[in-house]
Order: sequence, then structure tokens, then C-alpha cells
Amino acid sequence: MKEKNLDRRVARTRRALQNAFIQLILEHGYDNVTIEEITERADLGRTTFYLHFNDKEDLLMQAIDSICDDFIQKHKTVISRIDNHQKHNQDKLQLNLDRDIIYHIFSHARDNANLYKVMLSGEGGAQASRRFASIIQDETIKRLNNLQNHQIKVPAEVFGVSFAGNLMTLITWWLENKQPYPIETMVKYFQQMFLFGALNTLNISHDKLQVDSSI
Amino acid sequence: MKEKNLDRRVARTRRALQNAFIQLILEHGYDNVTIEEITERADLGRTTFYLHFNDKEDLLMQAIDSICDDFIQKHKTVISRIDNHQKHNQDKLQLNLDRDIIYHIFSHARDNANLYKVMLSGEGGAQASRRFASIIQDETIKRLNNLQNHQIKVPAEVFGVSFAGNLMTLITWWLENKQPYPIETMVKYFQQMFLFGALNTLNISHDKLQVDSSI
DNA sequence: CATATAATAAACGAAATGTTCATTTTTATA
DNA sequence: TATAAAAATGAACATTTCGTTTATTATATG
Repeated sequence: MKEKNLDRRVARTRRALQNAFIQLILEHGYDNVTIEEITERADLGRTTFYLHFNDKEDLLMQAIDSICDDFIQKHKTVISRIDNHQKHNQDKLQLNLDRDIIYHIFSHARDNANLYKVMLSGEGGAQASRRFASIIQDETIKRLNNLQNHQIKVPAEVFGVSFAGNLMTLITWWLENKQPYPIETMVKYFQQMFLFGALNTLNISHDKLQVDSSI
Repeated sequence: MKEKNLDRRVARTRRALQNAFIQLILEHGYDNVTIEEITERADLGRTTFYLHFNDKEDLLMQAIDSICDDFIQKHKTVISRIDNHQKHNQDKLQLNLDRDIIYHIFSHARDNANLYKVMLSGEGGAQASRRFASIIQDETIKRLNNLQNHQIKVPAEVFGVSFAGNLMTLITWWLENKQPYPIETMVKYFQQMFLFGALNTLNISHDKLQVDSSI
């Protein structure tokens, strides 16, 4: 996993190409961006592009892969912190509908706003958003299956799809509208709309659900 | 609105180009489809394409515009039928969360499955899905504002975005997985997840909400 | 049938792609 | 700091796709 053997030039070049491309996608749309525009914006020769990537799609997918990996890594930290905390609160629900998890996802989106905009809005092709969506879906389904109470009124997959879709739509809207509310508020809104609905799809009494702060 | 003055050849050509393009998008992805492939599949000369459309985007957007117009027209019929019916049931909630409305949206998607797949999955660029999303959003916000009870815990726009996103995600998943459940079931799932959550964002007692069938 | 309109094939320049190669610049490290 | 390895560069190239023009053929409509 240590890829620190990278030549400075390589790291700098790839970073420059990625940033240039994300910028240009947001300005002109994915289809309208040419390789020459990217290298020009990145202040590099056009042939240099092909030393690192096969085509536009390759460049974007690598960018998305790395942001997804970064997300997963940080996500694990948050999860384990919560799980650990909840050992002492067995009556609390272990599900990634938790306030802290939603909060973390919004934070990560805020910290990488441009890439998230491209990734989630579908601006970079359908495949781009699918990657992130499936991460959220799978994680949701996984934790859903870990619940003691399996009396779910909706198939886990449908639940995961719906959860991820709702969340991603909200994040997309939030980023594209220049983050009109603080993250705390968005988390509250999401909980009020989806979570209190989700509550009904599970046979879980309201007081077992951890809604506000968990840490 | 009467465009029946169309030469048979024109109608046939445009239909053929549209169908060919939708097919090819689902096979190879939007970006990878060339104009020549489209005309070849449609069994037409390449120059003929340019007699009708400026480029790929133009073709797709016209297809999406017409399916959206068709949706709106049929949607109005459903709405007015429900509204009329509800004159005699003043205690029922007038909101397009209604079972019949959701049902109609799923039906329309099923009847135009390929185009919906392209439109909703983001396979045809971001703009494609935005068009339909905003129709659902705006309609939701409009009917939300008509409610007597304005005590909403969430901004109407956030509500509309969330509603539309959740619905579109479910439809996309449903179509891409070859409609694994009948529409009735999908409507039920959607209601159980989103609607009972939405219920909490409104200050509306449960018995005022029309959940099952309204007609 | 006559006329108008649509579709066609061939040909063209322009733009973008992806690759090769010899040369220059930068980096790592001994 | 000197040197070898690696990376970036610019020029040139064949290809592909695009969008348009033009002269000709096919077809719908009245």
C-alpha cells in the first residue's frame, strides 16, 4: 500500500491533471473537455497525459477510486469509534443511520466538494456515481443484516438503495446550492425525512433508536 | 401543438434514430456511441442525421423532452381524478405522495423502460436526469405549499429534492434489476420507507393521511 | 400524375485522438 | 556534487469522428 516511491514529478503531474479535469468538467461538462484542454490547464505537454492515463475516463475513475478509498478508510475509523462507544450502551441501535456517520459523510463531501459534485451529479458519466453509491448501499445492507431484529418490512437491498439514493441526492443538492445550511442542519433534515420513515420499516421501538448525538 | 403535419418519412426517421440511440447508449454508454453507429443501426445515411438534429445531445434531449411532456400530460389526468375524488373526502391529505400518483410514475417508467433507464441512471449525462427530477421536485413542492398545515420541519425545497431523489433511485434500481417486484409492492416499499418518514416531517396526524388506495 | 420534400452518397476540411521518437529537464541517490 | 535513471517535452504521423456542401435519387402528398 506504500506508494511513496512515487517520483515527485509523477505525483505533481497526476495531481495537476486531476484538478484540471475536475475544474473543466464543472465548467464545460465532461463530454466537452478535450485532453488538450486538460494538459493546457495543467500546464503540461499533451503527450505527458498518455504517460499516466489511457483516456479521460481513466483519469476520472482513478480520481474517484482514490477519493472512495479515502472515504472508506476514514469511515472505518468513525464506525469503530461508534461501535466501541456503543459497547457501553447496548440499548442503542447499531446502524449506519447514526448521526455521526451521516455527519462524517457530509464532511467528507464538503472537504472534496468539486470531486463530489462531479461524482454524484452524474456529470462524469453514470459509472462515476455508481461507485460511491454502491459503497454506501453495501455498508448499509451489511449493518442492517447485523441487526438482532430481522423483522424488516422491506428487502435489505431496497432499503440500501433507497438510503444511499436519498443521501446522495441531498448531498448533491447541498453542494450545488453552495451549502446553504450547516452540516448539523442537513443531518437533522435527513434524519427527519428518511430516518423517521426508516424507523417504521424496522420493528424497532422509538426509544431504542439513537437519533441525536452519540458521542 | 398539432404536429401531425409531419411527413411520414420524417416521423419514421426520427423515431428510428431515437430508438437506435437509446439502444446503443444502453449497450456501450453515451460517450462511446458515434453518430455513424446510430445511423447505421437505424439503417439511414449519416447525413440524414444532420437534417434532424445538431448532435447526440440534441437527439437525446428531444427524446427526453417528449417523454417528459407525455408524463406531465398523463400526470395531470391522474391528479385531477384524485383531486376530484377527494372533494368528497375532505379529511384526506392532498399531497402527491398518494398511492395512485406513485403508482402512475412507476407505470410510466415501466412503459418506457429503456428511455427511463437512460434518463434516470445518468447514463445520458447529468442534464438528462435533471429534467425529470425537477418535474417531480417542483410538483411536490407545489402541492406541499398548498397544504393547509404549513408547519413543516424541513424546507419545502429540501423535501422535494429528497422525495424526488428517493423515488428516482428506486425506479432506477427497479428497472435495472428487471423489475423484480410488481409495481404494487414497490409503491408499498416506497411508502413504508419514505412516506412514514415524511409523515414525521409534517405536523399531520396519521389518520389524516391517505396511505392505501384512494380510488 | 406532378410537385415538393426527404434521403442519399461522395467528398471535404477541421478537430481530436492515440502513438512514436529523439531531445531536454528533473529527480533520486551513490 | 556528480551521475545514472526516470520523466516531461515537442514535433510528426496515421486515424477517427465530426459537421457541412452538393448533386442525385426516392418518396409522400394533394
